[in-house]
Amino acid sequence: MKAAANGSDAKPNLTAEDWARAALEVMAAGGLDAVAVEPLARRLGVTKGSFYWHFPNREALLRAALERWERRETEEVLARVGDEPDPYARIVKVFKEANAGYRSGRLYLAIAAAEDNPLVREFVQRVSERRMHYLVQCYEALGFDAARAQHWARFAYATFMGNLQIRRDTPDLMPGGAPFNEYLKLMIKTLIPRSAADVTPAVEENHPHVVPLRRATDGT
Amino acid sequence: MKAAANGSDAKPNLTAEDWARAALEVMAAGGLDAVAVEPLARRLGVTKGSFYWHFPNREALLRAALERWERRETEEVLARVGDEPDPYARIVKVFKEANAGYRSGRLYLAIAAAEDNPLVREFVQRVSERRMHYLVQCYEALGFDAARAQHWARFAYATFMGNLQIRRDTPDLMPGGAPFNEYLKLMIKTLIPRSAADVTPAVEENHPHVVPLRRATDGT
DNA sequence: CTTGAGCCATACGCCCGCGTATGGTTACAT
DNA sequence: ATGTAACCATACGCGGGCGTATGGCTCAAG
Repeated sequence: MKAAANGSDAKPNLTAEDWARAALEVMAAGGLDAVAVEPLARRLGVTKGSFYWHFPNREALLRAALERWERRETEEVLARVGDEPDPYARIVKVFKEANAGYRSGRLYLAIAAAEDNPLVREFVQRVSERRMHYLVQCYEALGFDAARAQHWARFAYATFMGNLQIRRDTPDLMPGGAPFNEYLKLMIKTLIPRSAADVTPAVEENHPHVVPLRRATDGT
Repeated sequence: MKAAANGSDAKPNLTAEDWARAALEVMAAGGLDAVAVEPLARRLGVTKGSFYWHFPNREALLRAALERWERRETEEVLARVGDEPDPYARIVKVFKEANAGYRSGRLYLAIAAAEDNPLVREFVQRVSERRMHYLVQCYEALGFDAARAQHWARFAYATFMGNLQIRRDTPDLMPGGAPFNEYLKLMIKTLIPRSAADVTPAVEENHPHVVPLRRATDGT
């Protein structure tokens, strides 16, 4: 009665990478606090004795897991849309990919929820700033000056993050299939102006926005 | 050595409301797991003996705190923009208010992060769906049909939620002062078309979006 | 003055996760 | 065969949060 005692097939020999991967899995499901040594050991079909051979303590595991996360996060994004020459198509691509893959988004939300942990905060900031910086470059490539590119990039990134949140918290509010494609098309059309000239002059005017012009409060 | 033993001035008599309020405070700071009986008691300058007089167990406290949250959340929003007749100005108002008050947003993120708890999930869904429904009504009042109002409302709500997340995770990416007002103006102008006629026909055309039209990949 | 209810402190047992100490098993080298 | 290193199990103490039992204090009603 030694091997294959647990539900998972219980590899004969574990590596630090296995622990880090498992840590990310439970983190996506139950948050940072779910990364506990003993439950993880049970999940992997071993005991703590194994863990404390590969890692000095729990924080080391967190660090390894976050490093793995950061690495996969950045290299995946760049690998998926890095070779796209057209900036417009680049944003479209990253937006679609981001809204399609739900697992990585869930993981981000779970990790970012533990912003009180300084270690987590450090990693989350790096990942977020890298993503934003990429988007800013895309918008600058579309012809926007630095300030407006910042605004549009932040706008698009916020929308993406909010969609993640909606999907997680109220999945019935996020449609699937054809309606979702309409929704995606609307966001793309709105968030990615074809050229900077389409929106740049209008922002400068500073006209009052609160002119009531339709007042159709009671539908129909 | 009886009263005023703690940092906070330690009211002579506590009420269940006091516990619920304190629970929400620590929840905003440290998440759901931070709502622990004994630390809360220390924070309030009493011991567990007090708590288990007002509540049967920890879950009852969570329920009370979430009910308080839901109540304040809905009545505050409605009180701030309920009397605005113009739907356009209504969305602008709720958007500005939402982006201004950071505390309530932080609290939402903290609560929603514990979506595994079924009790929390129930409350979060109600609050979120109520907000979305309000926005949908606003967009319908602008002249949108049901489907498009859904899309625009979800779009705006997602953007708002994402801004919250950005503020919490990477505050240096969220500007303050004049740049923030520009950013806000951009979002408002983009997310709230003056009338449905401004955008409705264009969405229907189904033209290919990926026409490269500027290809200014190398800035300058 | 006594009584009882409201409110809280103290003390206990329980569970569970962290970290350590130590011993056991496998595989490979010499 | 024997030593050695990799890998893991077992057992322990500790901390800390949950829930309970019980007793003490206060204040108003009678």
